[in-house]
Amino acid sequence: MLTPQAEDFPRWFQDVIAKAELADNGPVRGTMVIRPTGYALWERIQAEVDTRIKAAGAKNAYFPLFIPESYLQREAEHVEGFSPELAVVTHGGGKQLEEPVVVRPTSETVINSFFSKWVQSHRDLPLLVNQWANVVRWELRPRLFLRPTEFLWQEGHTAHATEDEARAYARQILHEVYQDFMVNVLAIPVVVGRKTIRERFAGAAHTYSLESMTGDGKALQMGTSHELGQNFARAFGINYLSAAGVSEHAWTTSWGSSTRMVGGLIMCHGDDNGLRIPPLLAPTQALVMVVKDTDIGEVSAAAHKIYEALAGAGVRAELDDRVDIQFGRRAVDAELKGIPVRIELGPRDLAEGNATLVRRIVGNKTPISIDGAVGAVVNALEDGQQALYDQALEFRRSRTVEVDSLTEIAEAAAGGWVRAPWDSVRGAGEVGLAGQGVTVRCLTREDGGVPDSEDEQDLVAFLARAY
RNA sequence: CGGGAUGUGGCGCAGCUUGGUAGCGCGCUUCGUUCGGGACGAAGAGGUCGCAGGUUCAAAUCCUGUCAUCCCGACCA
Repeated sequence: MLTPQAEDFPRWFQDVIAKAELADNGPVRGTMVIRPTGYALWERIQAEVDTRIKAAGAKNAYFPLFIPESYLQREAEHVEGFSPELAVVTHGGGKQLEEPVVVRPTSETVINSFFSKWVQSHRDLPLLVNQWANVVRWELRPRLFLRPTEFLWQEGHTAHATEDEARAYARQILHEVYQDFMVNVLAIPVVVGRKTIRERFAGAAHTYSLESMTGDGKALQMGTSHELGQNFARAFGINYLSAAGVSEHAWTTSWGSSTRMVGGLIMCHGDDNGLRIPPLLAPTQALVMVVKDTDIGEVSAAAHKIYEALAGAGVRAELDDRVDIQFGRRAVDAELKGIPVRIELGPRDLAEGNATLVRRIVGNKTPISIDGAVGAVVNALEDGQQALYDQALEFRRSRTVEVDSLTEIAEAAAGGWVRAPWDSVRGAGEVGLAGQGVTVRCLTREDGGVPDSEDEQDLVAFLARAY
């Protein structure tokens, strides 16, 4: 039942989540409750992403949850894109509001309206802001973690003096924040590319995205970065006086990544025994387990020493000395939660000066010396990180096919991804395929580079069914 | 909104066709035996069967209405 086959994948996905106590459906359709185990994952994601955002120079800030409805309407494409999925508040304090407010589906409109006050001079630019917040999109069909009604994310918003600067920054975030985090920490291979005009963000001039493959061969957008051109600057009046004394519209960007990444992680790395968390992300990297103990507690004492040595070496370690709980139960629990490495210690091991190293990711058990425990754990963590990435990459390769002609694409995309010449699908082909549930996920150059426009020659289109 | 299904102890379900006053597994409590991969035995706690009407001596079961949830599709990070 837990096998991730295409036809029963959503069931498998939810079973794993339920068993690992990550989340439940909430009291409102499509919302979610994230239990502590799952939230710890999100906190680690936040920490890693936040570090990279700050390295890119953006600073954190916070803006209001409620947005006056009229703000949304200032950017024509933006309203059109979002109005079907807005949650609108019409009453407050027992009275009907003069103007309804919407619960933010994204914050371009509020943040850019503040930007218009904060930006006066070219010396105020670039303005680089990020916010960690919840947003609400009243989707017709919610999916746990992948498309819930309410989700947590970071959204970055920036204003620049020139288009070149805005483009460079949107791409810097794309590669140095998102791609770097997803590949090197989440161990998820992503295709980084450009959205087609049909698929781009409502109100954007250029949208870039990172796409991962899920265990059933579908595509999942893991993050996006947009160049908003001068669309929002014009709509919200973000103007500055240039060095030459001329009033100019700023060029803005926005970019986001969300709790969807938790879902992407589960669907990329999960196996029949539950989750497999990449070591660099794992809230608990190594669990030291006391299998059983003697009357004088020598096993617990030895386990505690190992735990301290691990912690001292910078490993995120935890000690489980609850010998009153069945060993099997604790072991299975650790597996479901995807803890990358366990060190099991009992009287038998201790008598031989040994411990048992259990690798969750590659799935084996080996005896190690207690003295060498730290080194063995560190190696196992490194190996596990690499193994997860390699497995995911190999899986994606095995489920991606090259197709030249439009007519074969829909069938080829049934079980995975399709790489096809953009020229063969653009126009009517893209529309027709979308009608069959297959969309162009993104466009890349032949060498994998991110195109500046969809009119470049010889672009490659990645097509798939998507969540 | 279209198609399909389901609402019964905390969780997962059976019972409904053929009405007779609710049962199983997991979990929970207590005791004992276990304990190196989700143990076993015994004894317990826990449900006005989604809601509202109706039929009947009698409704989880039949009828009508209603609400909710889930799955597939349209919309989407």
